Amino acid sequence: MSHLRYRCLMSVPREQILKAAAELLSRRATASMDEIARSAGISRATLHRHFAGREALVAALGELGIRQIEEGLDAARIDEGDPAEALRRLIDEATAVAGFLAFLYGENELYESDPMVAGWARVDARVGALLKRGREEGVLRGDLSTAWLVDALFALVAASGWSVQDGRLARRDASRVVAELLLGGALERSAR
Amino acid sequence: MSHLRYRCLMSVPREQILKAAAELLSRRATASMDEIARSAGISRATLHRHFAGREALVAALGELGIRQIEEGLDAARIDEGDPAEALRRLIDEATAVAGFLAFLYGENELYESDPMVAGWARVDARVGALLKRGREEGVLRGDLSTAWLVDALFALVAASGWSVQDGRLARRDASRVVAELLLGGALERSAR
DNA sequence: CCCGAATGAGACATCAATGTCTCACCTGCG
DNA sequence: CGCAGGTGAGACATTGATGTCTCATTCGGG
Repeated sequence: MSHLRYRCLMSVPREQILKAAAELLSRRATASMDEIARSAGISRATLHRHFAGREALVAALGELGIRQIEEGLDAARIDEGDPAEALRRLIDEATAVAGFLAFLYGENELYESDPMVAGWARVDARVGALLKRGREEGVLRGDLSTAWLVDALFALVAASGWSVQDGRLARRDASRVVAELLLGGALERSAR
Repeated sequence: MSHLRYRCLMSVPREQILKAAAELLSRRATASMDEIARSAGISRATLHRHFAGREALVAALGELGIRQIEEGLDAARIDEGDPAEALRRLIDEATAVAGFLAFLYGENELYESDPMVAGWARVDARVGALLKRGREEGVLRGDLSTAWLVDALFALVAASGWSVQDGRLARRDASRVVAELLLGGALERSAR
C-alpha cells in the first residue's frame, strides 16, 4: 500500500492494477485488456499508459509476483528453527499474496521469459531446501518427494486464493487451513 | 457419441483428441486451434470436422470430463465402507482422469454453460457428501470445512496431473502421493 | 481562477485466430 | 483397377483483440 503523493486525480496505484490483473488472469487467462482494465477500475487507455501492452503487463506481473514471494521467503526466515514452524510461517506469507502466486502457478507456461524462469527456479530451490531440511531432521515424511511437496504447497495456496475469491473461504482462515491440511492431513488425529 | 468403426485411415479416436486437448488446455488456455490439433496429431481441418468450433470442442471437453468423473465416483462406491478408504478409492479414480479434472478445475469459469455448471455441482455435492460423512463418523477432522477439503482434493489431483505431465512425478505414484498427503499430511507420524 | 496532468471515451489500422472452403492425396475395399 | 471416405495442406474472408492515436473532461495545485 504505497502512500505516495498523487498530484492530480486519485490515480489507481500501479501495484493495485497488477493485483487486480493477477486475480483476474489467474482465473481467466483469456481475459481481454479491456476486461483487465475494468477489473482494476480504469480504462483501457490508462492501462496502456502504465504497460506498453499485454506482454509488458504479464512481464510486470511475473516480476512483481516473484519479488513478493521472495520477500515472503525472506520474511518467513525459512532457514531458521523447526522446519514445520518455518513452513507455517512460509504459508502465512504465501497466502497473503495468493493472488499473485496463483497467477504464477497457473500461467508460468505462457510468455516464457528467462528472468521469470530463473526467478521461479530460485523460489522452487528455496522451498525445496526447506522441505529437504525438514525431511532430514525427521520432521517431514520421507515417503513423499520434496518435489511433490513443493507442487502441493503451491497448489494448495493457489486453491486457497481461488476459494477466497469465490467466497467459499474466509481470507483470515486461508493460512490456517492450508497449513493444517498440508502438515497434518485431513484425518482426525485419533484416527491415525 | 458414435463408436463406429473407422473404415479407412487410422483415424485418431475422438476421445483421444479430447484427451490431448484437455491436457494442453489445462496448461495453456490460450492455445490456438492449430496447436490443439497438432497436439492431438491431426490437422486443423480434421479438428474442425470433429468439432464445429472452439466452443463445441470445449463443450465436448466439459461434457466428457464431467462424465468421466461421475463414472469415477460410481466406481469408487463412495457411499460404502470407511470414509477414508472411500476417499482413497475416489482419489484412485480421479488421478486416472487427472488431465480432464485439471481442465475442468482451471477452466470452468470460461464458456459457462448450464449443463456444465449443473454437472460440476453434482460432482461437488457427491464429494462433499462423502467428506461430510467422514466428518460425522469422526474419521475426518472437524476443524477443516468440507468445502475447503473438496477444493483441496481437486487442487491436489490437478497438481498431480501437471506434475506427471512435466515429468516431476511418476504416473503410478500420483494416486498414492495425493491420498497420503491429503489424508495424512506432510508431517512424520512420530512428529505429530 | 487558470493551468497542467492524468484520465475516459472513442476512432482507427493492424494482426492473429477462427471458420469455411477447395483440392490433391492416401488407404482400404469391392 | 476404380471408387469412396477420410485426411492434410492451404487459400480466403471474417471476427475480435490489440496497439496507437486524438480530444474533451476533470481534478488538484499554484
